[in-house]
Amino acid sequence: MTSKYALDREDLTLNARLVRGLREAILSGDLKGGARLVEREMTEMFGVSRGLLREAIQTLASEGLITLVPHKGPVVTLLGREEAAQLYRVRGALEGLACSEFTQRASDEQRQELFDIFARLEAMVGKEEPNALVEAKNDFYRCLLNGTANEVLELMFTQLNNRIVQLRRLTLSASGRFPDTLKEIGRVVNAIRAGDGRRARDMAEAHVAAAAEVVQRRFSQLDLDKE
Amino acid sequence: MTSKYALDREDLTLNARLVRGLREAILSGDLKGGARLVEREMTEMFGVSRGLLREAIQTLASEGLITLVPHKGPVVTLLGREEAAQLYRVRGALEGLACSEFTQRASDEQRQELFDIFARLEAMVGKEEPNALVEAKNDFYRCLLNGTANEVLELMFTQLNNRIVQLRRLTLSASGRFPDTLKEIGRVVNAIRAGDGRRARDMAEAHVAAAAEVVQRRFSQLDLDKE
DNA sequence: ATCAATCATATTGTCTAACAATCTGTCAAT
DNA sequence: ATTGACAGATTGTTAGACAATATGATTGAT
Repeated sequence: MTSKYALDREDLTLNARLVRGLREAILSGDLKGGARLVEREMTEMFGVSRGLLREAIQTLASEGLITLVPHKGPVVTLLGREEAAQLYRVRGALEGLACSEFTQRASDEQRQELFDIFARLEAMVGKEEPNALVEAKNDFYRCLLNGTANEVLELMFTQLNNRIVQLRRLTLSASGRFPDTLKEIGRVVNAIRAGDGRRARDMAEAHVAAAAEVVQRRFSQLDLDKE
Repeated sequence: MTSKYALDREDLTLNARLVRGLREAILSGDLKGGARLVEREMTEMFGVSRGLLREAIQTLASEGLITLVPHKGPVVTLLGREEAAQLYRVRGALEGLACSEFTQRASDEQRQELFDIFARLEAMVGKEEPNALVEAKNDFYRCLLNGTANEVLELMFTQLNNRIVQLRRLTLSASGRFPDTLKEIGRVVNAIRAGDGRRARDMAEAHVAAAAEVVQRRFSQLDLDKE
């Protein structure tokens, strides 16, 4: 029996806040891919003890945001082209599932909210507001995942997406693709509107595959292959 | 250039071994779902310091095997029927992807190995050897994932499956279903043999859905719903 | 000048000890 | 039976220490 008035105990522990802070620092690009995370510097940066810091690092490592190199220290995970391709393929499967589940399970309100957010996205075509765009996209996915009523999926998709965020710098510069993106997402939304979960899923997978291709092309163009 | 004689540095840190040990203890059922993990007891059990233990617990918590309850301590995650259903739906998507990728990417040797393992499974029908059966199934999935050449998928699927392992007690008792299971997997294998990735995927999803249903029925029968 | 062995230093891996904050169960008072 | 206070246990967090390992500089030999 969870009361409506129950206090939020989640963030009470310093540990949880530290994990959030560190994750935020990575996702925001403040700590860039490849950066070494020296314990002494990090403890000063966050004002916590070494023990706590190490606990947080373990957590983010198992989320894939940090790579642990024994005796050398943790490093912000840097994505290579092959790893990026793999991430996108898994993402296709999860996003496809999300669309299919949303179609079956979402409430009318959630459905409506999704359509509204999509309209907001459509209104942005032509304008140059990368921040608003990123936010609207985030809203879209948040709404989509919410409507799946599947917390496991929500968690896994979020974690996967967090790892992909690092590539945003690559995709942003190719933002001329936005009209195409919109068309692809539009097909997903239409399928959801029609109640056709299977098609929504297929369209979502196609969309992710297209995005993955853009990333691969950027890798080639910039010759970003690592050792 | 990795030498054949390179020492295994993976397990060198006590930390890594502790994580493995603790995970093993949970997966094996030695630490059952719902069990409290009191720090003092655990440090004695594994012979490590409190700090290390807490790091390991953070790791397993973010894998979902352990649930952290602030100020009360960690608990071995106990699956309810709803969560089980969600896990299986995600698993369907991932297993489907794995089959599809295997069809496209696996080498001839990997393909052959998969067929051999399946033959081993077929030979087990009728016999009562739960241990050998579990092992053969594990081999099957290990081979399947290997052939996908997708480490991200491998990792996510493994983590997801680890969480599901806890339900094995429910599915084992319903082992009269083995012939059906075999038939379902057989359809997957046939599709792979025919090079039809799409069908392999569909069959895999059907198989997982069937397994999920069994679990749901067991939940109903045993009336295992939690608060 | 180049290469290899050596050594000093920084950093990680791990442990112990301590104390504050929080939970849990007990016992007394009403 | 309910409330409240109290004691013990457990978690949350910090600090300090030392061993093992990595890194970069120095030295020595060729």
